[in-house]
Amino acid sequence: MGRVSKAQAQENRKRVVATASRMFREKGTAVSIADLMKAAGLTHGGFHKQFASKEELVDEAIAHAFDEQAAAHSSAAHPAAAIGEHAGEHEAARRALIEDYLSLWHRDHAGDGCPVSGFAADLGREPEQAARARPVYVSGVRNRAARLATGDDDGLAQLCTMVGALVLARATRDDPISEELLQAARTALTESGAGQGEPRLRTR
Amino acid sequence: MGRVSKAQAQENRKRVVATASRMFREKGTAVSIADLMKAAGLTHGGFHKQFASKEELVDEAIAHAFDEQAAAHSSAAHPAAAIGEHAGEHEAARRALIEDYLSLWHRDHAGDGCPVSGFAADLGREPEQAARARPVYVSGVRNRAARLATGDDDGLAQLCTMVGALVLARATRDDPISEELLQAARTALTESGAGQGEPRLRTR
DNA sequence: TGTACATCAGTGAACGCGCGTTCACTGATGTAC
DNA sequence: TGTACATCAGTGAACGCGCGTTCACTGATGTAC
Repeated sequence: MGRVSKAQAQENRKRVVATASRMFREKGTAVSIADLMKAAGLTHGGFHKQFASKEELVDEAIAHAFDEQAAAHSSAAHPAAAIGEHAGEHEAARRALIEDYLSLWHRDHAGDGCPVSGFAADLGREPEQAARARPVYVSGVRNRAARLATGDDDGLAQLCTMVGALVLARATRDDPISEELLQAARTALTESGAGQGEPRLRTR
Repeated sequence: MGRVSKAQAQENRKRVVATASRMFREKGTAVSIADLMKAAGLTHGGFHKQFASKEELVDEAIAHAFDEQAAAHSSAAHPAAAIGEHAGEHEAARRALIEDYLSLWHRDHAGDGCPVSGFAADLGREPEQAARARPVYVSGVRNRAARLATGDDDGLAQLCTMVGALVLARATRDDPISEELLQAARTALTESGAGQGEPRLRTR
């Protein structure tokens, strides 16, 4: 109650965005403002003091999710991968990304997971929102593909495999096929002549 | 207005299920009963004369989508593929499936498209609905994987690639990357030594 | 540095609206004779 | 085969509820002197 310091207000606003970023990835952008504000420890009445509309929050929440992940992986530190320098490092990072992405933890924690798969459903069905989020979302896609890329592959198809596996694993969570899908994708993406140079996408 | 013949009523009911099956795939199961009934040429008031609840309709609509597709492709007619008979036929069907699946038409007509990708988003976020739809959905996944399978691959990873490509292409519909994703997946799934026997998943 | 006052982040009730569902009603269908 | 009547698919208004948004109010913060 009562007024709150500017610093506190700013902190509260950031917490709402972070909370929304998680809840929207987990349950979709249809999550209500009341639920969201409650989860952030506030009441719904103050929402429009900080955000002009729910749309604005959704936009910020999507951008926040990508920023967060970019910071966590600081892929900007490895732009040399495409050039060929530190190729071993790039390959190790690529394997780590694949293992993390196709893990049960990632399947079961969409809220803390990849925004490319977390927001794909909503963007596929709400064209206007997709239009607003497009630059951020597309660069997120290209960024992740680049981390999967190998010498002769741009990583787009590999990203499709990972996103598809995650989406399908989440849709079939309580069935054995869920883990089979993750495992099949993992195998397809990492099995290769590890000793013969270029990693390849292979069947089985 | 007034009563309607039993045959007409049954036909109306089927039309509602078919309409729901399309609209749910296209816009999600959050589509309202009023919109749905209007699209089927009826008013919303009569809905509960035919369905106990919206849940019941969603369940039937999902099942209907899979039945429809199963009928269209009558994959039951080609169970011999796994055995090795008609391997050439199977491979031709596999290629046709890949081309159809990764087409712009499929990206832009989710309502008439594959229910595996059409319902993945809703099932991933509504556990109780996923539980009810599980048998139908999982057998749909296995069925499609089987149609992609080659001699040494069960097709699960290939299905992940296709579903991921479609989901991402739909989320990025107005950006050039949308077609790039479909193309990358198509290439990964079909490029191979076409003349050297087994088709393989390859990068680029 | 104190003191008086304006500011405004956050609260909780209320707004119109659309949702799934219910219900009194209609009148052609289906049935009993 | 007719005729009288019960049935019930479909209509349209209404229900409670939750949504995004608005608003009068509170009272600590920030500012002017």
